[in-house]
Amino acid sequence: MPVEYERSIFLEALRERGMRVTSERLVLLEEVFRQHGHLDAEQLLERLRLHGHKISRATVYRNLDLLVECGLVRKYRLGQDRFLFEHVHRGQAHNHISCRECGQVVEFVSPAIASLLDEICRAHGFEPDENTVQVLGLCGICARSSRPRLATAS
Amino acid sequence: MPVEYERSIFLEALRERGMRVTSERLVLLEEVFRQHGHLDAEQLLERLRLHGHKISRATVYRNLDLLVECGLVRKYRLGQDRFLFEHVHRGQAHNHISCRECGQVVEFVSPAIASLLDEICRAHGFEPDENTVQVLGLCGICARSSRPRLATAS
DNA sequence: GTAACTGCAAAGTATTTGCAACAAG
DNA sequence: CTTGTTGCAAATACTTTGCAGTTAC
Repeated sequence: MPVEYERSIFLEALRERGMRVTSERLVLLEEVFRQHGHLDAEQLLERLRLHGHKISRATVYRNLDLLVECGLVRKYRLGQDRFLFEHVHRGQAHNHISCRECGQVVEFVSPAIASLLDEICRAHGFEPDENTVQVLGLCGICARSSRPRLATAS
Repeated sequence: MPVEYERSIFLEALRERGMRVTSERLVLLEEVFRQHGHLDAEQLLERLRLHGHKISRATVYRNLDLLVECGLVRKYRLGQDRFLFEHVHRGQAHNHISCRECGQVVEFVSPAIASLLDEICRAHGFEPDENTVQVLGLCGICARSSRPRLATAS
């Protein structure tokens, strides 16, 4: 099993809270860590079922939130409509650029930005998470097909 | 009327599209520009009604999107649950830090970050909007009342 | 055994849409 | 008068919740 480390964290977190270790929880953990990238609840559900697991939508939602609680998963609202979930990658802070129009997401890393933001956040009394910058823009495709907006003054 | 400039842009945009100038549209424009800050559709509706205007929720939603289309308003998903709208302030790019927990939003400006991002975005084929950086974190209050997350390795 | 967990279906929430009445041009 | 617009209420889409049956411990 490829997620030993996270699994042990998870088990410990469950124990701490007096929560139970169920097969649904373990299987969801596995699936979330199976690959890199952002997934929504529905996609996760689909994949779980493809891999032959019986699990309900409600359980997926409930336990995704639990994984977020345990610090193993991050929950984003990058698309306009649904939440995206992504497992935490240790020591690999990264940020997101997402397209305002089509929702496509790409990741980037920038220590320079990170430290500038850190400073700014603290100045405002905020505590930034490690990977927390979301840039909105237009991807190449959408940029080409969209009209110009309000003139930015003279 | 304090929004002459935006009003004229709006009227022109409506004309261009063969759309009609209705009192609901004008009144919504006024309200959005009445003050700085982020408002959701519901708040806007409430304020419009407080100011004595009869307007339906559907019309507010429809015309907020229209104002976005016209480049007069920006639509964000800063909170987890609903969209926030903010009128465009000419020449004043700014970014948002929002609290993951309570949704509180503060703004900041950073030319240094802006230019770094510009570079990064272009490298990824994206065209960043002027004000597009959203940082997620915890505000002072929520940070204090929340438990520590996943240890960031040794 | 008992309290937590699951699955189901029903409820919620924010937003969108169909349609008939209304109004701008 | 003609076509866009409004208001209403119903529909959506995603997510959450109540509850009875199931299962971990």
